[in-house]
Formats: sequence, structure tokens, C-alpha cells
Amino acid sequence: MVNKAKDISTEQKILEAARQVFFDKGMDGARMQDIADKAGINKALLHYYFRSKEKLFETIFAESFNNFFPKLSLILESDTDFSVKIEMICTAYIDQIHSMPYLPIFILHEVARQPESFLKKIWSSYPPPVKLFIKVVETAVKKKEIKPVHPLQVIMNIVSLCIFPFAAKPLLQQVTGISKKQFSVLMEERKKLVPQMIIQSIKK
Amino acid sequence: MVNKAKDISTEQKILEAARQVFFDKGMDGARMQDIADKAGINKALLHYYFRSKEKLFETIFAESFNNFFPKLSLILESDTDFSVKIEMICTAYIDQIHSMPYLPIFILHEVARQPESFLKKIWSSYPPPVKLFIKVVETAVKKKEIKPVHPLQVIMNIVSLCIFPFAAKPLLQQVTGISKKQFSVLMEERKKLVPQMIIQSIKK
DNA sequence: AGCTTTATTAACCATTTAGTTAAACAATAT
DNA sequence: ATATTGTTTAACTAAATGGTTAATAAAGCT
Repeated sequence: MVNKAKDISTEQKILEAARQVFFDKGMDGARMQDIADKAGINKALLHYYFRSKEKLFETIFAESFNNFFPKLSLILESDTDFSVKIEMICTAYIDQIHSMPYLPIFILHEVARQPESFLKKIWSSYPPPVKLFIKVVETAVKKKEIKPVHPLQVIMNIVSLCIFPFAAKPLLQQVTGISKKQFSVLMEERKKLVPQMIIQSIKK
Repeated sequence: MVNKAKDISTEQKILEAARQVFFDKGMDGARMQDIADKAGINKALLHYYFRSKEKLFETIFAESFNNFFPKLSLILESDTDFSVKIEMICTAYIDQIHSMPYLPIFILHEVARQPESFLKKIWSSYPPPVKLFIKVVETAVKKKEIKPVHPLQVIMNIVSLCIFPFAAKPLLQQVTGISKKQFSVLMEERKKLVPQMIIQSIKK
């Protein structure tokens, strides 16, 4: 299963192969030889371009970590109803993860293994706008648009309902016996269901 | 960091050490030497008792997989209101995972790597009562106690809201900057919040 | 006690794997 | 064309790691 396409650069071929292998196996399970094979190049080139497995992993991890959070600032800063914002955020999240469903398990598994300093570093380039979200919730509370709720609980509810089904997909399929297709249908339904649920839980 | 206590059997010492190491590092990251050290025994004993790393892992994984699902049948079969059942299920889930918060990441990460046949085998000894849950929901729908909802969506909502915050704990702490203690407080609150949310989302 | 079986250990082995090296090849400049 | 620089490869190395072995110690048995 070699990624061909001679036009794209070697570096890009390596990155794409590394993504596939790291997402599938994690840092510890990944093999440099597998990455090289998948990229269709000699293993030494991995070190020529990225020096070490650790460095290559960090590149993929940092990129994934940033992809894991949709860009919500624009939504949060927009001049729309609170409930519209919630709906837009949920849709953005579900779409984002639906397009890279392997990310949640990968990120969750690897985050625990990374030193906090490293997380802080990569995270600070595109920090998810948590503070802004908290402010938006608190403003809505003050304006009596919603119940007095803990903003962090709202965040937890949103990310839980949007992300977890993807992380648990293999488990859910195993336990419920549903097919890939049925799963996709359920996920599509959730784009409406989840925001409804969130809004209903906080509206006055 | 050696597990002493000469009274417990060697096999138990191994299992406890294996749990710690496998939960922390996963199958690929775990080292037999680390397990032996943590158990305070010679590495050869691991093979004497469990033959191979794979077999030892399977033992821990099977046990964890079963622990991952609280025993819900009694609750589902009990002669109580639907909403009471929901509340009991949520509390059972949150308590269960709160007592072993490392389980979700471990299970989610490893489930994807196991062959389906193996999952089926270990899962069949204590199958989570999915069918029963579905029946309970469908009955409540027929009796017009709740809205006509897809039972699987309800399951997804419950497990998402109960489990995900634990799986994402390191990430949430990183991103929100809250302390271990604050996190525990939030989790305690969720035992009330989550069932409220579930019930509100399906009641007529 | 003395014999047998079970538990435990230190030393060893074979394989895997990240990383290196030196040489070949390709592109670019002079 | 030829020197120079950057790219790619096959072969190699060193360390880590799962697993084995043969010898020793402990426990059970008669």
C-alpha cells in the first residue's frame, strides 16, 4: 500500500504516511519502517527529514492537536443569538470530527503521555477560545437569556455529545451490532439532536 | 515503586502490576520488565504464570472490558419509573468510571486493535444489556411516557455525558486550567445534571 | 529424613527496531 | 564538463525487549 504520486514532495509523502501509521497505531505501536514503506521511500530518509521518531511524532501530534479544535472564535464573536451560536458550534464540532474520526482516540491516548510543557507549547499557537466561550455563557446568564449554569459544564456537555460517539465508535458497533452506514445516519441526526439538547438544558 | 505485601499471591501481584502498567502505557508501550519490577519479582515469573505478554494483556483487557459496563440489568428490570431508571443508570456509570478513571482511554484505544472475534468472546461472558435497554425505551415510548426517540441515541447520550469527561480529563485540565479538585467537584455535580438533561431531552 | 513437585532466579538468546554511515545518484551552479 | 550541493539508498550498528533455560530454593508428600 504505497502512496505514490511523484509530484508531491518527499516531505509531504512522509507526513501523510506518518499520519496514517501514528493515527492507527499510536506513538508506541508505530514503526518507522512501516512509515517508510507506506511513503514508498528508504527509512533513512525519515531521519534525514525529521531526525528522529520522536520529532516526527511531535510534528504529527501538534498538527492533530490543533485540528482537534474547530475554529470557534468567529462563531463566538459573531452577532447572533446564543442558541444559534450553540448550534453552529455543535455542527462545526461534529463535522470536524466526522471528517477525521480517528483523531479523538489518538489525541486522548497521547495527551496523557506528553509532558505538560510540550502541550502548552503546541497548544499556545492556536489556543481554543475557552475564556471567550465562558464569557459568552456568563453574558447570556446575566442577560437572563439562559439559566445560571456553570460554563465548564456546558463545554463538557457539548464536547462529550459531539466527540465521544466517534471515539467510542468501534465499541458502540461491537456492543450494539449496528453497521457503519447506520452509524453515519445516527451521526447525521445528531447535528440537530445535540444542539437541541444543549439549548433545552440551559434555556429558562 | 514495588508492590510488597508478601501475603498476596504472586499471581495477584503480577496482575496488579500489569494493570498499573497496561493502563498507563497501553499494550504497545508496556514493558514486561516494568511489570516485573512493579510486582517485585523476576521477569521469568511473568512467563511462568501467563506465558506471554499477549496472554497477560488479554487477561487484563478482558477483566477491564467487563468492568467498563456497570451491571445495569437489575436497574432495567426493576419496577420503577423510567426517569428513575435513567437517574440510577447515570449515577452507576459516573460512579463506576470515577473509581477507575483511567479505563475509558485504555479501553477505547485498545478496542480498535483487538480482532472482533476476541472482543466477541470476552464480551459474551457479561454482555451489556443493550437489547433490554432498547426494549425499556421502546416500551416507554409506546406508553407515551416519553417522546418517540431512537433508543441508540439515548444510549449514546448517556455514555457520552457520563464517560467522556473522564476520558478527556487530561485534555480538559490542560485547556481549561482547572485543578484536580475542581474537576472532581464538577463530576459530582454531573450525577444530578446528566440525568436531568437526559430526561428533559425525552420527556413529553 | 528423603523424594517429588512447584516456585523463583540469573544469565542468556533471538529478534526487532531506531538510528547511522558511506557510497551512489541527481540537480544546480560555474 | 565539472565541481558542488542536496537527495536517496543498502548495509550496518547498538540497544531494547520478549522470551527461554538451567540451576537453585521452597513446599508437599511418604
